[in-house]
Amino acid sequence: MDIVTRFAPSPTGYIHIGNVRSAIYPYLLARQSNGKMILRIEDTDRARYVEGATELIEDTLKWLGLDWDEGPIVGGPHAPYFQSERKEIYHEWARKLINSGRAYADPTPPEQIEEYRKKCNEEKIPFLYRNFRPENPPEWQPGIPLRFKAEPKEYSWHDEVMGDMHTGPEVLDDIILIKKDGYPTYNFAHIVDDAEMGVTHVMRGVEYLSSTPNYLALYEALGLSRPKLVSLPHILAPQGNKKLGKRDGAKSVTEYRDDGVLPEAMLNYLACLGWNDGTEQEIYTKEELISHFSLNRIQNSGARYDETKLLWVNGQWLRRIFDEQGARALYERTDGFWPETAANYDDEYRIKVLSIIYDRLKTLSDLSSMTSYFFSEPTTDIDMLVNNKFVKKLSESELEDLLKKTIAKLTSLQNWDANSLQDALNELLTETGKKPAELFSVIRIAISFAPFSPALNLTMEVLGREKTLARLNSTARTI
RNA sequence: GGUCUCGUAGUAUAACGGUUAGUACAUCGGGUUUUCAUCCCGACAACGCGGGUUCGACUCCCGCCGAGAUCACCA
Repeated sequence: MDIVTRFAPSPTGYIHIGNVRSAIYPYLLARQSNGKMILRIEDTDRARYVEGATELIEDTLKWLGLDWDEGPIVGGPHAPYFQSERKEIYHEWARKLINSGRAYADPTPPEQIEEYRKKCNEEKIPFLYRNFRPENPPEWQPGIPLRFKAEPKEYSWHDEVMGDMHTGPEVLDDIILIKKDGYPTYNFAHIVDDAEMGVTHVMRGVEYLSSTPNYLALYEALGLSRPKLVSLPHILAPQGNKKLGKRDGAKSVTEYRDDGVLPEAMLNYLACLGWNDGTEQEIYTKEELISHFSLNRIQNSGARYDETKLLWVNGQWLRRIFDEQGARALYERTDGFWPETAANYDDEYRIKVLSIIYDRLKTLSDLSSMTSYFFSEPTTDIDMLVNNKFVKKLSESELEDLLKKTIAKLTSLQNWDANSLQDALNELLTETGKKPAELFSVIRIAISFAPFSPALNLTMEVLGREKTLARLNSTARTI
């Protein structure tokens, strides 16, 4: 049997890190078996519908590299993939249930239902709608909700993550199938769609675990075989024990993209939050995730979201891309992250800058603040120089002397390359008798006026003879 | 309240009857000719509690405690 999975979000806003995992796992499972991944938009709640949310969802999935075989944009044999366009299909299935006596139109006004509920609460008995079924339900017609007629019985099933499950009859109730506006509820629509689309593995958050018996009853009444059920534990907010949601400030996935997180890192981190392959590997490519993934190693308790670790994974990926695919490959990811003044320089120069700074980056957005002095003249800040903890030890005349000697040495330097520069620096060290910390700090700050920078010789090499000397001279004059 | 789920260091996890309870992030300390970072080395730090079963339990069973989910014409 070929595996068919789906990601079925509601277009109610952006996808945040608390809920992408229910797209990642189905994707991995489908890809590792040459199966299919379906994207289905569950937009039956017109009140919560948000304009543009579908595009946001598609955008997020594409960025993460999670492509789908059927769904919006790509189409497929089970189109349409928007539930709002599948009304007729749900109604057809609903009529089957009516005909078999397993669904009834319910004209009971909401206030009445509320009263039943209140009464049960007061009497401290569980509220089950099936105890309040209307006596002579009318024929089903637009404007009247359609309810399932539940049969109280026990259910047992296997959840691929949670294990063997069992519930008593008290959890089965007459759930709404079709709302009065004619649209189906999630409870009904997803069952019909999954069946029509041939979904073999239903993967979703654990919050659906409690309603599973009702779904099982529906499969039964519709004569459908059960798909494999996979409950995914929640991702927890950094504080507290609640699942991570927008209220906890859960950022959208694409916000991380804009903050300079690589999709590889995001996918890697999220996939490994609540899943591991049993080895001690931390960094996985998408291909590795696909081949190593397995349902039975999904954790069955919630996992806390830890942005620090995400950033660490991102750092690993930044270096990995540079080291394995080359400077150019990493450079191609840096669009939009450079300081504005970098626009005046060519790719070649920017690649050089990237090559000496990349291992200091946590995210690509660090690029902007960490490289500005390569693209524009830094503001001369003598205080920064003299207050430096190493430079502080030098007298004013020593400082002046060091700068002069450095300028003289570098001016006479024949080849302006990293090795020659390092040799020159070493010579200066022995000639002046200063400690590296003292001499190098002076030079480093004089040419960058930045809190930190790459190795001195590399910085000077990239900056070039002209600029390096100009900055040294300018600093020397200002003292 | 009913039903269901979960419980190893601060965090994510490994170990599935026998280990000094492993790894990673974080934290702290040290090393690599400046800084920041990388990289390397080291330290701190955990089986929720109580009963069983067993020669032996983080691992199996029971109870308790703690945490969460769900009880919508939302998904």
